[in-house]
Amino acid sequence: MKDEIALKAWFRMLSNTALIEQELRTLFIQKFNVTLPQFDLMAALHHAGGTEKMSALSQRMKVSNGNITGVVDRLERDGLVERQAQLEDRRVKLISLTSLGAETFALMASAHKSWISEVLAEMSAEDLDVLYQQLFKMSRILKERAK
Amino acid sequence: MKDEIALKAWFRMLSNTALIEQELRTLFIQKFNVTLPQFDLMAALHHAGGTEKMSALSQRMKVSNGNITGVVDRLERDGLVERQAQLEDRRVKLISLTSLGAETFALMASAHKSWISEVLAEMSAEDLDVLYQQLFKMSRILKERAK
DNA sequence: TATAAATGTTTTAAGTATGAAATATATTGG
DNA sequence: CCAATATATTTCATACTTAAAACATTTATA
Repeated sequence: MKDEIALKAWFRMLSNTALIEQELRTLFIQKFNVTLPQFDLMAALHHAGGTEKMSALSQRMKVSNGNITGVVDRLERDGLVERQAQLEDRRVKLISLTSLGAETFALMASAHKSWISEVLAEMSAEDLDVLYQQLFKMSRILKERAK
Repeated sequence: MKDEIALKAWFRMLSNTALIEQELRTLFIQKFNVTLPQFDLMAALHHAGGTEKMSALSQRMKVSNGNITGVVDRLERDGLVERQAQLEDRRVKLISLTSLGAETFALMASAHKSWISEVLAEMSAEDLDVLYQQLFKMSRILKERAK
């Protein structure tokens, strides 16, 4: 019945996601010495147009604000991002990619994209499209619930 | 093109999974005071028929052996599982659910199932089935790569 | 304008995760 | 038998994660 298939689909989604994340993690560490959360944060900065406040990163990435502090600390230590004070509001820290960070992110994003498409190459374009449609429906439902 | 849709499907899958995990985590903590990894470990024990070695849990759950030690430590502290020595091989620790652990797991598994089906109730049985089929195809590909 | 409330960030405590080193025990080839 | 090797678990260092508390600063209001 429907409950069973929902549960099975959830378990599949969960384990597929974990497997892909696992492989991506080792790829990123080995090739770039950057962790997955660090990459995610750089991606969030990139999508924001280069600069974001800590709190905006926290919301965009849907992780706690305390978490952002630590990830930014390590990225800053490694010279990939920098914190700047905001003059108008001295509580705010503006985070941006350094030039090294931007370069590194570009390489990683491209490696990420080709790795994913290589992995999913065995699925047909139709299958991927069908999959995407269903995942999109699911995300609409989840977003609706979150309100 | 195909690369784009693969990447989009991956991002959707990732964010849907994260959202559901997030909600499940708070549900489990609030109702049972058990974390998601702790529930996963209890589920692994349940599926193993009640008892497993540490190393078998590590493989089944695809996490590091060091990790299992810590999760078992906390479950043991809370009286949900127990460690027993194996007489034939004194290196081995056999982990099993206590009666409290088995009871708790049963309640959690049922709450888990009804929560998931409630969340996905808005998708039709056909959509769920289509989704499951595609996720299953993907998991075959991933399993094949892992060899 | 004090001060209370709100906002932005960091810190803290507890738990999770990895990979590598350490420890304990078992197995095996010389 | 016994030294090398393999296996099972734990410990360690580092990083990530949350929620809640602490801190700093700004905004709103009595």
